[in-house]
Amino acid sequence: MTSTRIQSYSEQTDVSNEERTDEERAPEREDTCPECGGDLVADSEHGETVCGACGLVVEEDSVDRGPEWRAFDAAEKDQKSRVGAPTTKMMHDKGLSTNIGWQDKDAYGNSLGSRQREKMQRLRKWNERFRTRDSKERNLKQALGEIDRMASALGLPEDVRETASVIYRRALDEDLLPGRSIEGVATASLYAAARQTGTPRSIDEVANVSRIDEMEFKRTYRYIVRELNLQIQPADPEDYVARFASDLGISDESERRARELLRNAKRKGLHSGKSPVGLAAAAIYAGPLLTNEKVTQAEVSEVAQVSEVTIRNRYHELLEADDDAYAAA
DNA sequence: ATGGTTTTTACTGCGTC
DNA sequence: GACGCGGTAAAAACCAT
Repeated sequence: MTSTRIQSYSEQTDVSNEERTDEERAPEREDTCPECGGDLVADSEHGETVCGACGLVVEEDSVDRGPEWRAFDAAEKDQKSRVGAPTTKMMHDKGLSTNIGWQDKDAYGNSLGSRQREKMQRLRKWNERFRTRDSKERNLKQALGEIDRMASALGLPEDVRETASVIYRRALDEDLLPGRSIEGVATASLYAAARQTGTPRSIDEVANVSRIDEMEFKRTYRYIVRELNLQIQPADPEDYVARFASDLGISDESERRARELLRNAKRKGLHSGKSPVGLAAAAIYAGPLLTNEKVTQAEVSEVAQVSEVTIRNRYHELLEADDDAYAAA
């Protein structure tokens, strides 16, 4: 039940996620230059350590600890990066980041002068800005990795992942994450994206590849749909047909019949209120029945993750609707 | 919280191979 | 006797109110 939570931060940067394409190899280490006493800056690009003031190259740390790949924009970086944020509990940085105390006291407990106070105020502000920026970035990276993993486990195409990441970014931008797990929102985003792009996966399927449990997943899904005003129409049963059919190795003819049944049912409004997956499962069972192909309810139930009872109920309705259609014609 | 609807679970009887 | 199938009742899950 307990999974990763995102800490809420009061002060947020107004930098939007999209425009973070700048080079993020900030100076990694600081020391003082033996010549001029200026600050040393690690230039990992060239594997050198140089003095920021006089430019003296100090051949000290020539091992490039950075990644071996290059990225030219944020998206590419997300894609190439093989590392994510470390698994975190409660706080993205495990509380390791710098915190500047709010009391305007020095290390000995003496009050600071007004100049110093002002300075600390500024430092606090910027420290906080960088930290939240960082946290969002890591957050996003981890989420995208998660989305990618689940998407490939579900065999979802690229455009779904992109849609999912867009949804996730929106959730992040609108501060919907505090109090929710990254995995949860990532899972929900993916599920929503899959439905929006007409390649739906059932809740069970998605839940199976997600690290969070089903309850939380559904809760989170409802939440982000509501908060982001996502327009998601009920899944079309027909969208499931192709996948179920191929999973069961059903003939094209049977699959075609299944689709017909569904279209008929839809025209009659038979599908409203019923679960699309159940309908699809029923059709995938009834289709082969009409072409004398053998498929058992148990098999369909297995691949569609729908109970046999539901399949029975639905497919009766489907056939009835079909008869009526023939009678009317 | 509640009530109505849908789905699932569990069990039973029937026919067939 | 195992299997596929149909039906039923009760429980659980879902959804709008």
